[in-house]
Amino acid sequence: MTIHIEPEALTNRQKAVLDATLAAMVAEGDALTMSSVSKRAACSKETLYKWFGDRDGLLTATVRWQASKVHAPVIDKARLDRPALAATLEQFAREWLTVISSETSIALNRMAVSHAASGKTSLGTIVLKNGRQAMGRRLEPVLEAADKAGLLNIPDIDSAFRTFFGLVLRDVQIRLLLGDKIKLGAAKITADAAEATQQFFALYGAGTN
Amino acid sequence: MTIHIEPEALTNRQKAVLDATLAAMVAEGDALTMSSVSKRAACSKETLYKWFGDRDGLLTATVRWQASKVHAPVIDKARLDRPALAATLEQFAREWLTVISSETSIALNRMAVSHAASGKTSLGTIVLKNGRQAMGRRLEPVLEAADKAGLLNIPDIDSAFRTFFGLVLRDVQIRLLLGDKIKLGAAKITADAAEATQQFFALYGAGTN
DNA sequence: TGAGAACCGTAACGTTCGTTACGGTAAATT
DNA sequence: AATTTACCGTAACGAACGTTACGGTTCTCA
Repeated sequence: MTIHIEPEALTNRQKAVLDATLAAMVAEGDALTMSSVSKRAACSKETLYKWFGDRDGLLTATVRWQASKVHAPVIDKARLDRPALAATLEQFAREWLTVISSETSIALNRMAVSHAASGKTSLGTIVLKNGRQAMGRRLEPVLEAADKAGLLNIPDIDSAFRTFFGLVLRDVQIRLLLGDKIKLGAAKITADAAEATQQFFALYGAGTN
Repeated sequence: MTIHIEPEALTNRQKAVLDATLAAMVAEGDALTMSSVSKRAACSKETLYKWFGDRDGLLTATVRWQASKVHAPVIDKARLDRPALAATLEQFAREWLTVISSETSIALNRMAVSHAASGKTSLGTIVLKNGRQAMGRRLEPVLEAADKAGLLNIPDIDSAFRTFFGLVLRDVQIRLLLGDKIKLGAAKITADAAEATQQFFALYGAGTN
């Protein structure tokens, strides 16, 4: 029986246990065991089962917990001119690349992919909802506003977002998931984010197509 | 002890066993067992171990076997004008989307990602080499020729290829790996490939930037 | 035709790991 | 202060599965 606990209802001790589980995911991948988690979290296995039901419940709670920690940066809608829009998109791209290339994100996505391979899609759905979809929900209003303001020319908001997705991430995520060693320093991320933004403007900037 | 057999040196019976393993991967994901494979292939477990060494050897041989089955379409370098280039890129994009959205590719990539999560990167390296990198080796000469012919304006071949990668695949692969149910019919693939090609020309077409 | 190799189906072995149970300790509650 | 509750550390149980072993059958080849 899997127990669902809303991330807001977690006690501090429970959050600490989930953080330890997260660390175990990063360190051991999907080979993590209930024993290794309990040792790392300095708690008993009995407690893990009482709190989270079973192994799947623990993994699900951990993914949800991590998702709840990622805050959506506030979008500045006040002034909407071309430089402000470019800065917003660039910041988006930077944050996104930073998150995607973090060890935590890699471990989490790998876990979710493995999970999906076994027929269960709950972890994959959660990761998708808090990754790709959350980004869409945040970015699409910006694109829509920019379209209405005449800064961009976007026939299909969703399609434009997916293109932005592709321009920013390119082959980075799949290569990282497959174990390719990529060195993504701050400088490289900044440069890639800038290039993706520039390319996006070239495709959707008002008056360019 | 893992045994390496070059795909060309496989007997027909061995190929049949690997095809059965492939089917097991698609059907059962990474939860496939040696027993389920032997049952599906109608062979004994003893044979599996004699031929492939251990579980990892079987999985590796299967991935290599699948990789050897994907033939690289011949690129028509004879006439190189704008319509021919566009057709080539579009065909590339179509084939790529078709492969990536196939159940076999999804199962294989999931397997490789899971494998990479356990610290081993052999499967991930093979998949990367025969997926993303093989595409690059095929496409980059085309881009270079087009650049030299004045059809495209490409400062960095590798970067341009990665952009094409992003424009074509966008969020498709990660969504499929995470279990999102996407319906990618032939019509949708054709349309997406055409749009990606058009966008690529908009970014790198000679005289557009 | 007969001996040996290759292979199938099944049983058996040992390990790992999810899950449960138990004794002991500290904290909370009455 | 006494009793209950929560939790830790560890041990134990049972199932799944990788791996090995074995008897029987088919195929190869001399």
